[in-house]
Amino acid sequence: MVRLTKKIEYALMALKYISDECDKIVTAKQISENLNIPNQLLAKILQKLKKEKILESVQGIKGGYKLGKKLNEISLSFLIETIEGDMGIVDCLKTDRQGECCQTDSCNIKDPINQVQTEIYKVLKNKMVSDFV
Amino acid sequence: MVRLTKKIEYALMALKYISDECDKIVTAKQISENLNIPNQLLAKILQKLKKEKILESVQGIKGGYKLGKKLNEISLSFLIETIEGDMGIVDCLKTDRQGECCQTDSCNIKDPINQVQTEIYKVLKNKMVSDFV
DNA sequence: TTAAAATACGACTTTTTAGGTCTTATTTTG
DNA sequence: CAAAATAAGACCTAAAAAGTCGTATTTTAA
Ligand code: SF4
Ligand code: SF4
Repeated sequence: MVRLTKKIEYALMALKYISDECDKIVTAKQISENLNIPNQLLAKILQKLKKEKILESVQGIKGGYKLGKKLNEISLSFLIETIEGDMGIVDCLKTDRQGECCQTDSCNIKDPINQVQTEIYKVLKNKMVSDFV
Repeated sequence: MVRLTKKIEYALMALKYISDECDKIVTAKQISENLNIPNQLLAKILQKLKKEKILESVQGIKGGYKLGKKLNEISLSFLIETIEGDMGIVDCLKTDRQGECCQTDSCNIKDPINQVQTEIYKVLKNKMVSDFV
């Protein structure tokens, strides 16, 4: 299943929304209502984006989020890693589950699989969030 | 989650195995034991490959499988579609679930998402099973 | 002609992940 | 101090991936 998760889509939609409000500070609620995204879920996504400085946040009643980086500096691969953790199209290429594959010994396709991953990542690395705006 | 499923990996491993046995007929059991793949699961994967003529099968006690196509004629994208059905990196791009996305109306990233899909597919379409051997 | 060993098929169960919710704390403004 | 926002983590639910079971059918050879 080569798919983008909803979280990634929500992040992209939100970043585009925030970008459109150029420098005004926007709340999670405002975004979730306008884009029809579950509020709490979006909130947690935005928090992750903040941790990686993709967004800056202001707490308190007048608070909200604004961009912390330029959209053309955020690659899709970085966004995915920010939200989902280290990538890896198969078990043996995920840092957090090396050795979990029962086929490691009998596996006869490790190297070419690695190549596929490299090529897919190249696409994701060259695709910037600014391409979504 | 940009990942290959186990089924896809099993299919690739099996195809490589069969290819190595050049024209000898091999049984599902033989493959599953040599590659350490769950037998019944592999059996069903091989059946799907047969339906798309990637493999040819012989029933009965002396039966088994052999290649039905040359490995350099089978793209990774075709293999994925054979096993998992029509691809689509997001709901609105999957033929079997158009209209299931609650954000279709508010969505502001449809076109660029489509582009990402095109680029990923290009990779999968140009990658042939022969590249795994 | 029948037992054995293979493919063929569909229903089912289990495990894992994605998607979403709830609760509580903290921060900041008016 | 109340209201409205972010922050954080536990929790629940639904869907998908991974694997199993049961049974039918096909073919060979004793
Ligand atoms: S089957 Fe091979 S390629 Fe796939 S995860 Fe296991 S070792 Fe890696
Ligand atoms: S959010 Fe937009 S891109 Fe994603 S599935 Fe819905 S309509 Fe398609």
